[in-house]
Amino acid sequence: MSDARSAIRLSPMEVPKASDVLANELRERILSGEYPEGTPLPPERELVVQTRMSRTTVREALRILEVQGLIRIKAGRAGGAFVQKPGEESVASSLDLLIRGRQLRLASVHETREAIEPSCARLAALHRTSGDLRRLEVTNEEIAASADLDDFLRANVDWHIAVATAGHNEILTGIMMALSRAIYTATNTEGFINAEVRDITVRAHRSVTRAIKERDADAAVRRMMRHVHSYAAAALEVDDRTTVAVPEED
Amino acid sequence: MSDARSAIRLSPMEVPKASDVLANELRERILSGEYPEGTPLPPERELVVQTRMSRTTVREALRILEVQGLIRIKAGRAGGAFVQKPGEESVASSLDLLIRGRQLRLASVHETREAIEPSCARLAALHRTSGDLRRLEVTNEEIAASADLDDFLRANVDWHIAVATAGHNEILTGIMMALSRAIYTATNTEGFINAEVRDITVRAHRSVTRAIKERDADAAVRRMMRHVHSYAAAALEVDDRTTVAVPEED
DNA sequence: ATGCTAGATTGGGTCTGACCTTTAGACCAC
DNA sequence: GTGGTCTAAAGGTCAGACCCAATCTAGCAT
Repeated sequence: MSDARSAIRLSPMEVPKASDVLANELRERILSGEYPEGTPLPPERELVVQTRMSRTTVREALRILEVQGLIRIKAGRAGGAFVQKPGEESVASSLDLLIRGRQLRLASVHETREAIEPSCARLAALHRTSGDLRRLEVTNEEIAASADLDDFLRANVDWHIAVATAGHNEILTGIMMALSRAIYTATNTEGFINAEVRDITVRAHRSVTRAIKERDADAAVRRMMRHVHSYAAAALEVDDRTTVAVPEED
Repeated sequence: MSDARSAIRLSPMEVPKASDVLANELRERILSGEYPEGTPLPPERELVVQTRMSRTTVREALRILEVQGLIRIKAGRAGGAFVQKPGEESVASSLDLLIRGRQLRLASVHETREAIEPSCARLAALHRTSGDLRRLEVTNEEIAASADLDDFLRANVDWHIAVATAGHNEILTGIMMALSRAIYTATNTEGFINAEVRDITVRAHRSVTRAIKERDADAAVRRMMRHVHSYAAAALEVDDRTTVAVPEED
């Protein structure tokens, strides 16, 4: 009420939980690179005496780090918590949760993919090794040889991930893995894959692969863009036929 | 031993942990949309009697879901676990862990950004609302008015995130948030921001904003691409001066 | 020597039951 | 109204026990 009272202002304060404190401490140490990959953390009971926290608390902290992909926990003698650098999968799985949890429009996924894959192709053309190239060719053969829908989709995903991998950019690779997984599950039920689609796909992949082989970045971008775009258009069309159209707000 | 015995064959089996079982069950239910956002889960002690697991186990399961961003846990009376759809932040933080944990080259971050931002600009031009537009203009004014380096960087990040938001694609927005955060911390120490850089930035943002305003997707892409590319080049040049060059393998 | 099996050991996983802390709400006193 | 005080609900922490899994090792059989 009085002026003197309202002069003092405080922002809401956080009182961290004990397990969070421990988790944060360990996380910072791990991220700082202080412990190389594979370093074993002390056993839980040892952490208990060091931190003077209860085992429950210690275990919660470890669980947090495990879910974040910073440690891997093995049971049994010579088991324990081992430092682990987070990999692409953790990004992939969190994107997966976002997509599934928000029930995002398939269109968002395709939009993102159209944004990313051409760049992956570009980087692949620039940085690919001969091993990368062979992997591209092998996976594309698998697509051509695929028997049923599921084989086709899986091999298709593999090829696209191979492109991302060949670009040697972990971030883009992680994102692509997540998107592929989402598209895989989304496209699986729809029956829009027939022999013709498969042939078109294989041909498109071949032409992209050729550009990557010849280190022709611009062509790789162009061809990949066209391929992804037409795939997205086809998938969305099928989707429109199956689901009710939702009007966009503006 | 006998032939009859060897006829029965089993493959290696996985024995999941109890807490994972519970976590998976709850996760599937949440993701299926069965519980709308904000729905309270039963209290821990109630889950104990329902599942016949111990409270420890129940709590571990809840902790997992909390870290994955699927529930939010409040203490105190009327507290408990509330269903929450995972947001952009969870993607952002996992990307953050990837970047920091792997000590990724700044170049990867910039590559990714160059892949994504032009597309964000394109989508923004297509889908922006008038509110989005105002936010773009406001944040850009803040950049122009920024006093010190930190102000500048924060406002800069805000503008770029505003572009992503205007595209109305949650996936791209999440990724951009993570990248921005990484670039923010990376560029912070370097002293490469001066009045000239700031002016160039503001002008570039203005021209992108104009394209978005006029719903000119192609121009938005082009201008954003140029802007991001030159920013990346400048940042990398500064980075080269400060850090030792690491030879690329091929 | 070789090879295998039966402990012994180490370490995570689960359970129990208790107590502490935080928060919302109600009621009361000034 | 403002501020205490109490109570109930719920999560947070603790201590201790026991269970289960993985590994190592010593000893036995061939």
